[in-house]
Amino acid sequence: MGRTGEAKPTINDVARLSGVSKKTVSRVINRSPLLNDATREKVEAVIAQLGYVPNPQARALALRRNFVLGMIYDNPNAQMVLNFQEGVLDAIRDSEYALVIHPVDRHSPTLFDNIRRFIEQQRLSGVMILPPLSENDAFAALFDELGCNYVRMGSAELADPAHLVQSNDREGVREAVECLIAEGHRRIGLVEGPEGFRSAYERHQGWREALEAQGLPCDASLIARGSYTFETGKEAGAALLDRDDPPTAIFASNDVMAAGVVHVARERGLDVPRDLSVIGFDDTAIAATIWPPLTTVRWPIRTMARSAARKLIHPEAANREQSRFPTEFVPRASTSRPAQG
Amino acid sequence: MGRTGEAKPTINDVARLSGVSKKTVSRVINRSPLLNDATREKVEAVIAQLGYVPNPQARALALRRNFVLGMIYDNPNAQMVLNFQEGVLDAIRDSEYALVIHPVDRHSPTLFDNIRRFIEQQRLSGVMILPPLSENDAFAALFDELGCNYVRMGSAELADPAHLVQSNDREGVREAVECLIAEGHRRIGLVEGPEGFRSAYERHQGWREALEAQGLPCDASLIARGSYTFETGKEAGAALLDRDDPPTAIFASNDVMAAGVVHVARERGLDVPRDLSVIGFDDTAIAATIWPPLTTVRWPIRTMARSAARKLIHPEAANREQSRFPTEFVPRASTSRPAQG
DNA sequence: TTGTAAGCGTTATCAC
DNA sequence: GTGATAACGCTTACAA
Repeated sequence: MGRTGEAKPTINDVARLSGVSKKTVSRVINRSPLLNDATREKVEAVIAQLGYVPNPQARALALRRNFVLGMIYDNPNAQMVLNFQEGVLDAIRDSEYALVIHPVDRHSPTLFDNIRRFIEQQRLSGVMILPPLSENDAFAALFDELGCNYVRMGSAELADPAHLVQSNDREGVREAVECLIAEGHRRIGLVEGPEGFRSAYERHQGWREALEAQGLPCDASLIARGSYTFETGKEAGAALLDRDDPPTAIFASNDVMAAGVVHVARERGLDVPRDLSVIGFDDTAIAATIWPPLTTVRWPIRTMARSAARKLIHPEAANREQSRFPTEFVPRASTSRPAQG
Repeated sequence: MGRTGEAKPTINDVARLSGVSKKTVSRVINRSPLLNDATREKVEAVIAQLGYVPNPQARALALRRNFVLGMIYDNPNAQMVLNFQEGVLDAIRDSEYALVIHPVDRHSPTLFDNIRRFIEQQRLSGVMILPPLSENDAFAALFDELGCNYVRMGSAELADPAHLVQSNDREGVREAVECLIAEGHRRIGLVEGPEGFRSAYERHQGWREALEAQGLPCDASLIARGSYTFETGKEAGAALLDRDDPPTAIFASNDVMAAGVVHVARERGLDVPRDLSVIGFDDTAIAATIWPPLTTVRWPIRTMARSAARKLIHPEAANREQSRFPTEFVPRASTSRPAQG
């Protein structure tokens, strides 16, 4: 059964050997309810004996529908992308769906054509798009135009629930910064993410809301911008620490930049958390890996991915599938009361 | 062209509008050489006007061949998996191929059936399998049985060149450990990878060969085992540092475990590299991210992935495609001469 | 409950 | 060079 070179058995082989029509075999495959139990068992026996597996290309052709989900992303954060992939795989495990991935360069001048070609060629059932690409409404319009179902992943409301999985980054950050304030910090810096990222904006707002609620300063001298990379985290951290009145705590908009801040603090002879408290965002592997272990806000990527995939697989129930996912504060060892408390 | 709800144009539409048969259109699509230039141009004009894209499912059905590459892995290292994915995408960009991914749990009792189902269902052109799964000959046998082309990725010779991309981990590690010896280290520890991983074995051997060539000790008291994770790196590092005569340098079989060693050294009040030199393997993002920046050995994953994909896309030229890929020593700041020279 | 005929969109065969 | 015709493996009418 199934040795090299042997042609794979088809529905016709099954039909012939079990003495029924191919339509009946088709009914067995598709679990049609109106089927004699005896017939079903007979056909199933032959299927097992032959090791028959329906050809998904033929199915796709007949059904005018391809059981393939696509994933489009351009993200510097490997762990986040992989977590998302695994969430999708959780959802399609033991189903006939497959996941095809499509990393792109968001700065490429041919990005739109590239994505259009991808969708048109593969005739996907649906596509999931990750931030920051997901924040661009033009892509949603493109998917609509191509008649391709989609789910956007975002850090805030981006679309109606059927086409969205969303985390509450703003609240998560607000809560984290409130913890710093509760510990006694008064000058709390922000290393914000790159311009044009909704996640960067939301996390900035979370920081701002926490400070403003307590009447604490949140002026420009407490803000430095990075681009979600380690190097820019270092640069932004350095800019904040070199100010005349440096912050006693810094919230960085992702873990990698927080690691950069920790790094540059150490270069300046500062001890984290004694001389500087640091909080990140994501709770990717790096958070537990660096020294000291990083206090952060967990982003429930895998869960979001699972729901995104399920929205595409069951479009009729997409609205009932969860769309909003709370973040979670993860206290570790990179924060403490300020030294001159 | 292509608005929602509109049926996609088919080869029949193109044939009708250009006044030729569908076979002629098919010839245009497939760049058949025996075609009148005038006819070709006429058909191409209609194709462009209609925005016609051939249906890959129908193609796959007619050709009995699916233009899809698969990737099977179970690896704790996110960056390595993602690098591999991007290498594959480099190779299939602007082609009709797509990449479907299939993460698995190598400890699952149903692993074999799972992979078999994946291959049989998707009817892949070929599949790439990553370590440690790639080191299991039984999978190669399974792919042969299923008539599915494959390429194994490994840290040593695993198969003939047509089915293999391979790095020279042993030499890379030997070179790195030789650098430690040249700096004056005499007791050099090894945090080795998990049992059953070929990469772990090869890196172990590289360490051993470097030491033995200089007549230095490489007994069991200098070896601790981890499982390529941060936590086990910490445990193994602690085991080595708690010995009566601890090593002045440690080679860890991957970057994540090296980060664990650095972590635990710091917990014991040791300065890296002053009191302990550390070298990792991989050169993933974490190497440049931790403090101090980690000296390591770069593993050319992306390049290997590119070649792996090309071997599957052009099986007839698979032997001419590169199969062996050298690692590269990447000196950073986690090594120095030993304190008590 | 089961079977027949037609069709999904493409390519291969073999005439012309 | 080009075009009928029959596959490819499956599903959806519609009948029986």
